[in-house]
Amino acid sequence: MRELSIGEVAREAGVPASTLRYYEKAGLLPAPPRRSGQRCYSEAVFGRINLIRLALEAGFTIGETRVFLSGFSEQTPPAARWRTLAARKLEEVNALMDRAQRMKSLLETSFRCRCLRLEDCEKFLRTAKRRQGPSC
Amino acid sequence: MRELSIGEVAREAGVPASTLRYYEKAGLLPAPPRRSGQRCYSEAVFGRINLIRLALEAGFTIGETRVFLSGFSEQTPPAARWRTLAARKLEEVNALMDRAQRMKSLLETSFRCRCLRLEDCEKFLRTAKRRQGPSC
DNA sequence: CTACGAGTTAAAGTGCACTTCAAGTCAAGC
DNA sequence: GCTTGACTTGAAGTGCACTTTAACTCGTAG
Repeated sequence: MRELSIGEVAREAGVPASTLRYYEKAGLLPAPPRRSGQRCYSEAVFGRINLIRLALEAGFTIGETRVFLSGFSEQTPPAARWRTLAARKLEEVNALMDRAQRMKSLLETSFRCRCLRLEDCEKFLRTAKRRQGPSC
Repeated sequence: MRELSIGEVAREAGVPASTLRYYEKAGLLPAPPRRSGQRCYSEAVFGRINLIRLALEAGFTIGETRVFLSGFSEQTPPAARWRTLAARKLEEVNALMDRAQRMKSLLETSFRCRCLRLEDCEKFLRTAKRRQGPSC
């Protein structure tokens, strides 16, 4: 299996080397073996990095992502913690999608609608908040 | 129309007074008239606050939200800027929803699936990234 | 008159996710 | 042997969205 320096991993993964070191200190990336002091990664690191990016981009914090990852890698003890977190996060993700959907409606409506007075669009907003379509 | 102190607005809107002052300095809330130095809001402020919260919760920055609001309140000059921003933001919101959807699948799958080795879930992930359902 | 609560300001502090910096180590090429 | 480039570390800096603090001003109640 190919051995990679931090610079190579950074280039191929599109993540700055400083970020990889940061993830390692934060406990998201396992510390790889060192060759004369320098990190020596295997290709398996890319899967881990994708997992981390996916979680972070979906709104997980660093700490949550750590638990998230440990939920996969350690079978026995933190599984309960992971499940709790996952359930909570699932709700948050749902809320996030709701908000994003409202924002999307708002943006799309704002292209279509003629109302230039804020007052009118507040009415729209109140409607949007009650989870209806546009009526602007 | 009712006149409200910052404390009353804060209580009713569920937003700290410090945040209202912050929004004012940031140009999101218009500076209300003062009565012996103190801010004297009309009820119209609640619509504005809802608009701001909606935008921020959907992932707009303060600066973007400022443009967003000006897109509604000023008819003529910043409309183009607003449209540009809205189009870009619409893409971002779509990306956000995609990511949230992937995360949601990931979370839901993690409840169902038996794979405790990270390797397997990386495979799932690669699948998820290519916008398919779970196969874990 | 004094005390009180609610407001005012500018400035400093907070938490997160990084990024940048300074000073040093190491292997390879000339 | 010396330089170069990529790496190492801990510590400090950055940007965002607030929050907290300190010192102050008001109007009202006792």
